Amino acid sequence: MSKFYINTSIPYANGAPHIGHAIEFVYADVLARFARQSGATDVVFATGTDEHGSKIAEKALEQKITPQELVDKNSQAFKDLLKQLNISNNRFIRTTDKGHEERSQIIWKNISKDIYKNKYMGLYCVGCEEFVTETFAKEHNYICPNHNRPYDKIEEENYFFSLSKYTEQIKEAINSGSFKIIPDTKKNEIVSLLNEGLEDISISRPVDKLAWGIAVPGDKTQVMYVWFEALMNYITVLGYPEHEDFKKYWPADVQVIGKDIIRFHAAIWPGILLALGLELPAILYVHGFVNVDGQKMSKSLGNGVEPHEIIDTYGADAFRYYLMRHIPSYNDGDFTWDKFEAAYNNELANELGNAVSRVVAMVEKYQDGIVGEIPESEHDTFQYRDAITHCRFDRALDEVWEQVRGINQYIDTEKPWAIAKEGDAEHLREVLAYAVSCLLEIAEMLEPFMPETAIKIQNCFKEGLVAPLEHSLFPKKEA
RNA sequence: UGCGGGGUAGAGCAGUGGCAGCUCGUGUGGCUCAUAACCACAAGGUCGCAGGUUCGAGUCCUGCCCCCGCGACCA
Repeated sequence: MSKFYINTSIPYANGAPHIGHAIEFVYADVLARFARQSGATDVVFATGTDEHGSKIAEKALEQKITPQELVDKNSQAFKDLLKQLNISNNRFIRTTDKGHEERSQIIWKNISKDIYKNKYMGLYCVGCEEFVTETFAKEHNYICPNHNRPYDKIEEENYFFSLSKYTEQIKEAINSGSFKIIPDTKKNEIVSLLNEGLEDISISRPVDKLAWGIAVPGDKTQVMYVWFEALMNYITVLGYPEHEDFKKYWPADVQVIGKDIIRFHAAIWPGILLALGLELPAILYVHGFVNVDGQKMSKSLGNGVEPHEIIDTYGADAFRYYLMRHIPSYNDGDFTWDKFEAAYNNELANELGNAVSRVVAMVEKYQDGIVGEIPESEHDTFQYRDAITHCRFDRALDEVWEQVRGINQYIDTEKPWAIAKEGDAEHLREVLAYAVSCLLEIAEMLEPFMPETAIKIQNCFKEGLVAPLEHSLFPKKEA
């Protein structure tokens, strides 16, 4: 029937995955699962790792291994995380894949009309081995604050991409909504950047300064700037230019990225696509950062929380739930163990888990486990669906929880235990069957967010019979 | 300094002109099917500050204060 193509950004493989990577995977997974549930039959959900560049070269040197060994190790760690989180991606691209390297060289050639060679003049500190901006240097009187020595003026020859000429087209695509940036606050940031006009960008490095990259076609002295080539993964993974998947799936329906890389995805990447004569993605969803204990995650602060620590204790679904409901979908959020445990105990164990278990218990106790005919649920799910369409995952779950609470209220109002005492079996059956239908509807809405939980709930009430849970859905943990 | 975002109950947030709301936490009451869970009610806010527009302002305008991003050839 219909196709759906979604990407996450591809994490830079210079270290281990953290919560920030986890949330991005889950965002995309919710959208992919929701698309499948809504009737998309052909879904490509791609993620991967970005593996070239100076940071990786340096890190490898530090650890006395080759860059390839380093990225092999780190890329695997991201694959492991995807599995732990139950992410339903069906592609995983590495920028060191041969296919990607060859295809990005084809892309380079195909946009060569917009590529020119130019001298780059920069202020360089030998101590830092780094270029600094004019403004930064000026602030420090042209003396490196780290090494207390004057910056050298260094001239380097690079290739440049004529990004500036695409400013208007990109602006037009954003303003017309054909390239939609969610949320609006992020869209506004980009529009104001575009209003100032984009500058051409350097897209290569001399190979004698940095060898760990993809060769520029026809010039052995240069490799592609890592970002330039990494962005191309979104079409090389589909087999640009000749593969039928590319023709079928491009443009992307959604690209999911973090707020730190918005410029690359809302300015440079559209520029590349326009130069190639390709359509822009339909939606760019920009999520915020996950802080830990109110502070930016940082190794030096030692406040990092490893995703697997959470998953090992509480399961993937609980973690997915926390990320999707308690990290604001349009903003930065905070992970703390206190908040996570509160959400787990109150919302998952007490409200949802207990709702399932009290319904199961009553059907067993009063009706020998027989539910009978289950009515169609008639709740209006428009708000829920609308929220997901707009990437308001937090609100979508609020909607689901309205119904979870609704069940608990319904049970308290109807008092099935009292009906049982009165002996009105048919009325009792209707009340419990209705509660079951609500739970099944909740399970369906939960599927994109908590796939395992959804299945567990559905398995309880298959075929009009109750299949008792071996364990509680969310066993309560002592704090 | 330039651009952008934000400052609403103890905490986290919603609310773009019409009696200040939600969740958690707190207190009181109810229920007993259930994971000591669930349900109801209540307390708690001079909506950053100062002016202005308006019959009426978290909501619009002006000025100011504070916090956070971006303005990097670090991905």
